[in-house]
Amino acid sequence: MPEILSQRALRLREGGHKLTHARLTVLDVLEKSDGHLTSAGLLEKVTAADPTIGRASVFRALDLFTRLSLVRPTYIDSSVTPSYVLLPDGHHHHVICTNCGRVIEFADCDLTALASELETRLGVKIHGHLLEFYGLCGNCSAPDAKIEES
Amino acid sequence: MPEILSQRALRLREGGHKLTHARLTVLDVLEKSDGHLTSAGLLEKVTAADPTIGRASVFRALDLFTRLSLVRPTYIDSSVTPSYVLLPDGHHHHVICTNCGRVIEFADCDLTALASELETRLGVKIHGHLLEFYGLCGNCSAPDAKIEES
DNA sequence: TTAGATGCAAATAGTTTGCATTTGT
DNA sequence: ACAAATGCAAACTATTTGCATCTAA
Repeated sequence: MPEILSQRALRLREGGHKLTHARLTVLDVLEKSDGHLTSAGLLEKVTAADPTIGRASVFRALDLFTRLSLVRPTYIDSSVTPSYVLLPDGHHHHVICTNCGRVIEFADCDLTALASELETRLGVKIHGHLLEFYGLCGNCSAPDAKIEES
Repeated sequence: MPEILSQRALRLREGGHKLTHARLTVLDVLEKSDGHLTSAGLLEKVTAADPTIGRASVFRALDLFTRLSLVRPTYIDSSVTPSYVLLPDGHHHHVICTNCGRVIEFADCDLTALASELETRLGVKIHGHLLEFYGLCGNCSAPDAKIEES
């Protein structure tokens, strides 16, 4: 239950959705996280923040947020359960080490040229993107690399 | 059960894994698909190809392929179940319509400059990437847009 | 020959739904 | 006031696991 409404909360309201306690709490937890929460982790944190919030409401919020593109389910490591990542300003990028699963974030990219070319060529309207690189992190590409985790 | 072993099948063998009938069938189905199969769709096609192959083996193959980076679970549309996409030559891109879920593929991208900059800056070794754009497809951004599917 | 892989079916997550009740606007 | 959202618990799916058997190398 954040005191100040975030941009995303306002987007919720603009979409004609109620700013309920449950939704604001879920959003708050997501915003306070590093942006990589599985549903299990999210449930745990939401319950910690307010044990009266039900599981179903968390999933319903996640579903709503996904439909509103506030959030996007993604795969980090080879797990079966999705991690929900915030789509803040349409930018979210990481390098994923295919050996140890470490996730390294980076903010900059320059896809605007490509995006506008695609808009013209494919007749679409683009409002966001996700870019992931796969490779080996510093540890794992080192000569004496062992199996590690972040 | 493909007659000729694909590059990926060879990668399996190189990893010290047996080229079993179940694995080759799963791989074959994936390679013959457009590269966007949910586990349910995959199960269906594998069963059609050979009803004696068990569900568990399909999941086990998917898990193995993911660990070997032959395949990567991703979210297409807001579904809870992942779609498995092949990671063929390190290139796989699509524009996903956030309204109707349509997936439009495109092959070209120029991320080599960014990739090598990241290699230097982050000390990683990059060997592949996934780029997804989100937006509205031609249908859905049309003035008279209805809810549609591909 | 034999470690690794399989198919089956049962067990276990993980997510969704129905419904009476509560809440935001 | 009242439509929309909630919490609960039961219903569903989807995935995983144990184990005896089979098979690729």
